[in-house]
Amino acid sequence: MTEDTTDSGDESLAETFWAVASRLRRQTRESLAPWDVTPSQSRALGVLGRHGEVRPGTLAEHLHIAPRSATEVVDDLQARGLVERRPDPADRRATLVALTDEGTRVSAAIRAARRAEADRFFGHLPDADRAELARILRTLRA
Amino acid sequence: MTEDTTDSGDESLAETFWAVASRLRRQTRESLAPWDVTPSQSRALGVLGRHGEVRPGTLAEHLHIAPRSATEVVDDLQARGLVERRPDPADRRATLVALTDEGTRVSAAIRAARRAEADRFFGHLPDADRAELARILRTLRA
DNA sequence: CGATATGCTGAGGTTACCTCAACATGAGGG
DNA sequence: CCCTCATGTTGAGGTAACCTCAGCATATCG
Repeated sequence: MTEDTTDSGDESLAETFWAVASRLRRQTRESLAPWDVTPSQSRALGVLGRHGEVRPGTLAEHLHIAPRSATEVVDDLQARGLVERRPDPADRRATLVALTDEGTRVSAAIRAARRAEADRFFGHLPDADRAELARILRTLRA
Repeated sequence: MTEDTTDSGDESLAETFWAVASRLRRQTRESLAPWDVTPSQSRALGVLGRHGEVRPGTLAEHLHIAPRSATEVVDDLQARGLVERRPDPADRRATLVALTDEGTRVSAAIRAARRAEADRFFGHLPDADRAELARILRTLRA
């Protein structure tokens, strides 16, 4: 009881949205548990899986975070043996971050888990609803 | 370029969802700026505005956070003079948290700003789409 | 009345970010 | 060739918003 019944009208759309977001976030976190990586690490693994070796600065751009913060994520992944740093042959100031063999495996596994998780989450919806949702969200993303 | 174009299919729904979420979060933060309160403080002010004086523990329930964390939010709001603590006459272990006069003003102002902001965000959608979105999100909230 | 439960908060930790400044290297102009 | 300025990364230190665990005061109940 004392359900957060919100008030009314316009506010509730935003609230419903955030309720869904928090459910999705929780589920994502759970689906990541088997690999013991944080969400932010998994995002970085995703970028590395898609782009191959990149410089920390580039990684930061893809993740929409400051370069310094990318350094941090890379530190963590390196400590877990999932990525390695090597000098960039093209620019001696720079470093390249690349997946290790294990990093590649984990990255692929997470990618698959993520997809399964999205199916579980959105898959309950009828096809038409899923399409509608996608369409409406795309207009809001602008 | 090198737009985060994601991959494809199922994943993109979740990604689109998060893109929308981040836009909404940013806009919310901006709309809060005039009062110099953090998002979590504004959520607490919202609960206090709706419920009148409550104990920290109750506040924590409404915010879905640990009781200890509610203490912290209350500390911050108190430091800004927006709430005050008084002893709960019904239980001498407990404290009641209540809006000050200024807290009441700020809470109301934020509530109004929030509504305006939701209008700005979701208001672009045709009525039918807004209804569809609400309906679909409600089924996902389960 | 004593055991146990409840309410709050101090101490200290975590995650995921941030800025600012230092340091090395690259690149262009004179 | 050297000097200046830009660029890439990282150390140092900070913030918000959470968390758990332990301690203390008070309540409740057998």
